[in-house]
Amino acid sequence: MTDIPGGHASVRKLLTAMLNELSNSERKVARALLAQYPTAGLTTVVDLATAASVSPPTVVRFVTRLGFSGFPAFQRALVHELNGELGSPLKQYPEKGGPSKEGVLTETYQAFAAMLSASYEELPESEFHKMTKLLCDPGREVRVAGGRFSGSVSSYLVGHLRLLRAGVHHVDGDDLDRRTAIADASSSTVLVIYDYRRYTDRSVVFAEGMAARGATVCLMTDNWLSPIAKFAKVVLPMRVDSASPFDSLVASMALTESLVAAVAAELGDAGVKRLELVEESGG
Amino acid sequence: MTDIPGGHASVRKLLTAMLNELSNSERKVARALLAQYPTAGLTTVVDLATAASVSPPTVVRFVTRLGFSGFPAFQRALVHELNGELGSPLKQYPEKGGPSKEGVLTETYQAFAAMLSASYEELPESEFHKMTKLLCDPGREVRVAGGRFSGSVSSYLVGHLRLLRAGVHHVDGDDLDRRTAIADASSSTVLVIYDYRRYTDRSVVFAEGMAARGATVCLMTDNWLSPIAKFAKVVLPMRVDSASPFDSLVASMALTESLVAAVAAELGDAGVKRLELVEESGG
DNA sequence: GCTATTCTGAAATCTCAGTTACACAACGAG
DNA sequence: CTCGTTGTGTAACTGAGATTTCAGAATAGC
Repeated sequence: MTDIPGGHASVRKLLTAMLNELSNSERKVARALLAQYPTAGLTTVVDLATAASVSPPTVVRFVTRLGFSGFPAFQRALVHELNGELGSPLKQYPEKGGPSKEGVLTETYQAFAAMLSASYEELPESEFHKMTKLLCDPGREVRVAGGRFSGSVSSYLVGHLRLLRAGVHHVDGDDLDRRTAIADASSSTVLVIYDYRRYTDRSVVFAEGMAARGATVCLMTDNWLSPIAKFAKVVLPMRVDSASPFDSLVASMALTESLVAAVAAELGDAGVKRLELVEESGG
Repeated sequence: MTDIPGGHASVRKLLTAMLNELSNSERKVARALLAQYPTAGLTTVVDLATAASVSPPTVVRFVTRLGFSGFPAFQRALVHELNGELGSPLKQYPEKGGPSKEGVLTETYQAFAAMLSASYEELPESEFHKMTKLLCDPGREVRVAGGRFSGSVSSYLVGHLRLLRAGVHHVDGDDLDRRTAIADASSSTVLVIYDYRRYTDRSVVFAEGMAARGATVCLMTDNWLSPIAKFAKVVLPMRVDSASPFDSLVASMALTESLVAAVAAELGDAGVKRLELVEESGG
């Protein structure tokens, strides 16, 4: 089989590699192909052209530019590749352990992978479960707060939790907001607070205030532990080391999603029911 | 598509079910097909006939006996089926022998690791660089927008970018906000829009409006590509498959941080200087 | 702002894959 | 042994789909 030009093992790789050497319309074809890979390329030229919103000749030019003698040859390459991949279904991921080229992308990816691995490794599972239980308790009010950057993650948590249960609110950075939150808190309140270095006094003061009112404080923080850990009931540390000048909240984001998944699983039907209710009333 | 007869979801099942109702030569075809499923059926009638050591008409008679209107219809069914199986790559993992009562934590962690690896593997590096260049251009105004959930990530991007360069603003979901953003847009505007399934019309309309004003549209989306891809200059797809009922934005978050890292590296001293300036004036 | 180059799609063309028709071969029944 | 039925391949046909051509559109360069 000399169908595959340049000895490339993967058409997908070939696609991404040549993406910037293609014309605009040809790039559209590449994207359409990558969006539904590889099935989009297994039908006809017309179908692929339609999916990419271009004309059939563009598709033909596209495959020839990739180095194939024509569309049929291109299809044979796809099928050939499919043969290899389907043979070992799990091969797709562990392959070479990720991207291969140098650059920011690779660097950051590797940092993320290592960070995630280490974070989950070190995470005390018992704490995670405690937190899940707290978030699932319908008798408790949940308040969530974050800092300048971690606020994005905390609001993300709220966005999901609200769909699964009642009584979830975000406490913004606003001073008045925070003071009213403290005033409204009681022993049935759960505070989830995201605090990563550099730790801000404001967050500490706020958490302290909530704890003083009897609230159960759950802390999402980094390895070095925010001072809030002193009076937190649950502490979930994640790594934030990064290749860039900024700390990374990818692990925090991941843990947040893990929490949501755990809550969803724990609530089961009840959660699903509420979710459907919210969705359909929204239109 | 009414290509699949009898409501069978799987052609493979159909094959094994009808094996003994076929003639000798037809059974050969079925065997050849099962031996290399489904790729043997994705080429041509002649190829399949050759592989099965029968004549082309026998292959045609074979597929019609299965209930298909012809060979093309049969192929469409195969492709359709392939779409479903390959569509959710993470579905393959839960079958990892034994009950997956392993725990939510490890389950989600594995999903994240796989998702990240695949996402970065598939990411076109050239697109990433194009986007970096755009974000580093001091002559351009940057606008960032997101959806209900992705809004958290988009605001996260803004939080970082603002520290590195001027002219970066978030466009909220508010209608008036978006309309003014469109009015203010020009050919020197860069729009970074986060749009993950399920894609909202509002985001498409907004992006379209910005594009019409000459803005350069950069799209952060999932594998299935938001319709915005049609008129986007740069498209960065990331996987969103998750173990929970919700899609995951961990990969999106990671890519966002990669972008920030790339921009920081590209800007170099200029970025650092601005960063220090912002920090110290803040107190 | 103009020219040169590249890009792109509509229409015409041509090739070949899928299909059909028919004749021969195999097998079983009487 | 002969007839009828079923299965199978050869060869001719048909139409769908891949390809080529060419003119208009977009883009880059000066």
